[in-house]
Amino acid sequence: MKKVTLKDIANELGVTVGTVSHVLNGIDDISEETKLRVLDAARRMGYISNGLAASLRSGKTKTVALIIPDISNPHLAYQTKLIEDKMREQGYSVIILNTNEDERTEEEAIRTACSRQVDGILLCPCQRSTQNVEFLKGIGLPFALIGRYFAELDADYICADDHKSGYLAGRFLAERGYRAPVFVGAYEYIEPGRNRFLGLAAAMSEVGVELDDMSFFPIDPIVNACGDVAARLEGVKFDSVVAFSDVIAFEITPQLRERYGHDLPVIGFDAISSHLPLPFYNVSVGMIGGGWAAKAADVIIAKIDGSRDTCRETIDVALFEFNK
Amino acid sequence: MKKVTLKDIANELGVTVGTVSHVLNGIDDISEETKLRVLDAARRMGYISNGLAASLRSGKTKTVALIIPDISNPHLAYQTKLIEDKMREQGYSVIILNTNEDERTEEEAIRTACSRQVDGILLCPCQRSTQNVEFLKGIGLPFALIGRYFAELDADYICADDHKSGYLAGRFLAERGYRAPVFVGAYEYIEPGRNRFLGLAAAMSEVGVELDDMSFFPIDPIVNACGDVAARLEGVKFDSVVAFSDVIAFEITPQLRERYGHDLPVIGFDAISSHLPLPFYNVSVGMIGGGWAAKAADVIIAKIDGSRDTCRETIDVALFEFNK
DNA sequence: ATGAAAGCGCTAACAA
DNA sequence: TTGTTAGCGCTTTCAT
Repeated sequence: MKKVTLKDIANELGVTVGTVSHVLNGIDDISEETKLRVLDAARRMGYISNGLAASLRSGKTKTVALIIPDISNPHLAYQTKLIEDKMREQGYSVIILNTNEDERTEEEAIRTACSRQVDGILLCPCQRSTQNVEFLKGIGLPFALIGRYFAELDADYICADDHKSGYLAGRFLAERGYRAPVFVGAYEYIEPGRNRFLGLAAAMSEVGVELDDMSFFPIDPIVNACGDVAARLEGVKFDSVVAFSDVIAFEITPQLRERYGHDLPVIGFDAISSHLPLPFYNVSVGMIGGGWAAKAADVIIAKIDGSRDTCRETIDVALFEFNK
Repeated sequence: MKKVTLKDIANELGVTVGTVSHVLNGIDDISEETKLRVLDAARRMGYISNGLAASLRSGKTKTVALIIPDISNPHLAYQTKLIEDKMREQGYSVIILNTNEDERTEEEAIRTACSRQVDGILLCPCQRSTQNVEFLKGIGLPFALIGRYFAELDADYICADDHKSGYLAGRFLAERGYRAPVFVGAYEYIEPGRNRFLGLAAAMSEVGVELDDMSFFPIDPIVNACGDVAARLEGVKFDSVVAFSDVIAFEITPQLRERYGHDLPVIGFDAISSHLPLPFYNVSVGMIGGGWAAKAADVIIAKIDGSRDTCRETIDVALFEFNK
């Protein structure tokens, strides 16, 4: 099927492309009669606008890039769903790019996004260094960090209250008499991991227990890549486990149970069960009200059209006991 | 930061844009010296190509649209992950569009994809009618259906072997003495639901049980939208449940257990636990080897570059008992 | 209310 | 090996 262009419609009707363009874009300076003829011809001929040409000329693509570690993580998949729905309603498309927690891949993703002239970028950074975010800042494109932020960097973000998250997990355990939690997950350079651990430590401190680095077990945060954590924990003294995420908590629970019994408490984060009902008891600390997705979508659009220039926002969290 | 164009580089070096273009695109007809100078200048000046302009001129965007019901479904999120990884490796970007199982939204998504001049479309159709797929066929853009196909329509697809899936679930139950499974899920017009039910019926038939429509309970397949299925099942005679998907199985299991006891077998599909380890016993029939993602990526690329023109492929399935 | 024309940044065909 | 030129299909400015 041959592609129909503005010119084809213009020729068909004996008007100019400018006229057709105005009608199709709702610029109201064309007579009612011509307008109707154009609209009719466009429908009849099956016209679909060439967004590429429009974008090249206008300088806006109505597209944003969503750069995240791994869309197969249910937490990110859910946030992505909410973002895409909201962006689409506003006429935006979203390009999704996985980084697999790899800095090099992340840089490639940023370059790809820029090359495709996206109007803005939403980035959940892998955080091995600040380099990529600094590169992004230098470009001058609207962007915001989501889910993870750099304390040492001047950049917009929308994140969970991670310190409080860890604190809530810690208090939950402390109230039930546990005194030796071990934190399993992510690397120390990943902010949510660090802050959740610090929050956990703060809660334990309130009951007279001081946690040190021995209670922090770094592991790869990628889905389904934990390995035999239970074995690595052999020899360590602990009476409860706090995992970096629900995904990790779910994955290591069977190992832990086999080695340390069924009653060992395991707490996760993200509250996956709140949007993806799962039929087993689990406790998790997650954001209330759908998380950072809605805010992130609003903010990036606002930054694109210039109605907002800065955003440092933290989403509140709560502890959930599912299927109690 | 001002945007650097080919022309800027050309002016800087006293060559023409054509020369610069050739160097940057690796067309090897430029002297080593000029090449080096161009490459150096590009790096120095922070050049990032304008893909829009390149695409407008060349007619290729190196972009595909992935149109699916709901990215927050872990099964689709995982398939999406595999597809995006593979496409990215080949230089393609993927635009993700949720349809929410809505035909109108799906049509919009197809139009959006076309307007953005994607090179190809991967579509998991909502199937309320064949209309959108026929529209897509008419456009002449390379596309393939994923996960769901239309028996009555001539269109490429890569899908699970759904009939066998249902059959395996049925045989699993039959072998354990169950004789009255009820199938919960999706609407009759959604192909995998229909075929899984037919497979289930085939298996039951082998042990002398004939299933009729009374054993098919249609419900909304969207994540977290089941409602009180257990209550709706009240009065129906059944000894086991086969759900349209793991997501549905997981969601309704607590309701069912509360009403019908902990021992009621519930079987799902997609084998989510195989890529997202979950710490509870569940049985599910899913595709082996990562599912249709890899094939879908290969096929759409092959169709785009003309090295393949048709594909009717079914991915084999197996039954999994997780955390037995 | 409509036309005419420039040009967004690039690729590709052809000249030199 | 490099330069020249003509668009890709649209938006936008300026005339009419």
